Amino acid sequence: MGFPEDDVISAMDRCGPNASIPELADSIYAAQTAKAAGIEDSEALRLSSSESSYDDEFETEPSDYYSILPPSPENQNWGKRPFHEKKRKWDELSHGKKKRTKQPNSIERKKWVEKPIGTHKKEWEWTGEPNWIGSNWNNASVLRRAGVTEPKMLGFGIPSMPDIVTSRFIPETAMGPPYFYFENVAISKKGTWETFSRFLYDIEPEFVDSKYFSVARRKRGYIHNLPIEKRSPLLPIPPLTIQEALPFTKEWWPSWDTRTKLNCILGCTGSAQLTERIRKALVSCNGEPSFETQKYVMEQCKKWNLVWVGLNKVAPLEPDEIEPILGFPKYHTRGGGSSRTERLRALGNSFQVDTVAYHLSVLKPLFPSGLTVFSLFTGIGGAEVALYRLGIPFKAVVSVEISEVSRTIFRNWWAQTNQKGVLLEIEDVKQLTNDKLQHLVSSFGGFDLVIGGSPCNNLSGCNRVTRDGLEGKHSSLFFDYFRILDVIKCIMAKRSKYSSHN
DNA sequence: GTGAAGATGAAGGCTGAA
DNA sequence: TTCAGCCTTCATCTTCAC
Repeated sequence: MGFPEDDVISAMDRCGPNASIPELADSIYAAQTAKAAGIEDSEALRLSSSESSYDDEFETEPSDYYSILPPSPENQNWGKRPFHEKKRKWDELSHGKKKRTKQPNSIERKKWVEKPIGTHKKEWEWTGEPNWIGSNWNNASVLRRAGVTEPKMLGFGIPSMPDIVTSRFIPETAMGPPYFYFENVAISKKGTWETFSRFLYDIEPEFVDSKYFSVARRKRGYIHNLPIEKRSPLLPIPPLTIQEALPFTKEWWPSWDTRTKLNCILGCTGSAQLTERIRKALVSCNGEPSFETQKYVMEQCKKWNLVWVGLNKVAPLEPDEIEPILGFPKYHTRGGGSSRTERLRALGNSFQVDTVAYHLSVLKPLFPSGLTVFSLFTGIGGAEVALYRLGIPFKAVVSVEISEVSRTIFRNWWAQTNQKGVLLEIEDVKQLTNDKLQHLVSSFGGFDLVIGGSPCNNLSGCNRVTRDGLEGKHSSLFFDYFRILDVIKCIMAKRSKYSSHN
């Protein structure tokens, strides 16, 4: 995360051996902020590591001050005070004033629960208040109380229902420049998204299932400070059912396979041995398969996203078929020495372009002459493809991606599409020290958009071995996303202040 | 030695009934 | 409101073929 070793050791001393990475990061951040504000380390140490000292100051606040939903076993985390508030306290101390985000009172929270979700915007429109519509915090019982029979991950709106949420509150500290956009898996270890939100300036996440944008499900959360009004989808609207997206399967699709959507496209695929087992099981039935056989085949087909390519013959999707489903041009990942396995892995880790483009579409009228983009964890360039398909030109892209395969794919796309802007490639986020970031901001004149989805390896439900949450080896890189974004914001704010004085 | 294929559950959310 | 059963999931590790 780029913290000096001494600061880390001090934080470990303060927080104890069992402290989580977020706790340590907060403690380091608080100490650094205090130091910058000229406050004695001893006081910083006391306030950053002592929950009681914080509570004393806000003792008049209700215990569920930060709760969005009513107290329940499902939302207990929201009764806890965010780490980010501790960090903010040091901002307040250094500036001599408090900055508090207005939170809904008990009557407003009750109103949220009682109003039907997804009926009409005016019925549950909030003026500057958090709104967790479509989030994975919406447990089934809360939704049923609210009159929702089928939980949906609609975010702040989808092309067919654009007015689900028409306004939302963005804390002053979160406002740009630059705009930023963060993405990760929606369903992960408990508390993960609370941490994401806490670090990313307490912005309300937007949870969207890409099944509304494509044939495949893809439940993802997004935190950004972009406007949410007047979004527009990419055209043409991609096919939304399996048989529209993969018409060659129609001929062989059995009536008892009722799927119309694909499940999430992952980084690995079903094996040839599995499809052969399925074929033999079906052939042995001599006609209509038994209920048990149907059940077995359906389980495997759903698990591995298998489609019908012949009589009794199922097969996994090939990279060339996945690319358009995810919104990439066909053969986007082909060539450049990448194997089928590498292509599948790269695609499984990428954005769903149509979904992201819908959110980014608001940038087009704001930046008619083009964008300067800081792209973290670029992968195969999902964000850049989305912006390109929206018709937004690039002034420059600083791309950070550790995978050589992904870098090659992205570089080839950049050349193939005759991009006129500057492309600067950086391999590792760890290389981005404060000095380096200062240099980049100066060189490019600041950035309009900081975008990226940090690795989800340790968050994904697919991971059976190292599902360690945000403390995992890969997923802890989220803190680098935050670090880099925060440094860029600070540098740009200073530049803006300096230029306005002159 | 290298890369591809195959085998490996559990966590968290959803659903429906009591 | 609770709970049991069901469904889904940006992966990792070992084995095997070359």
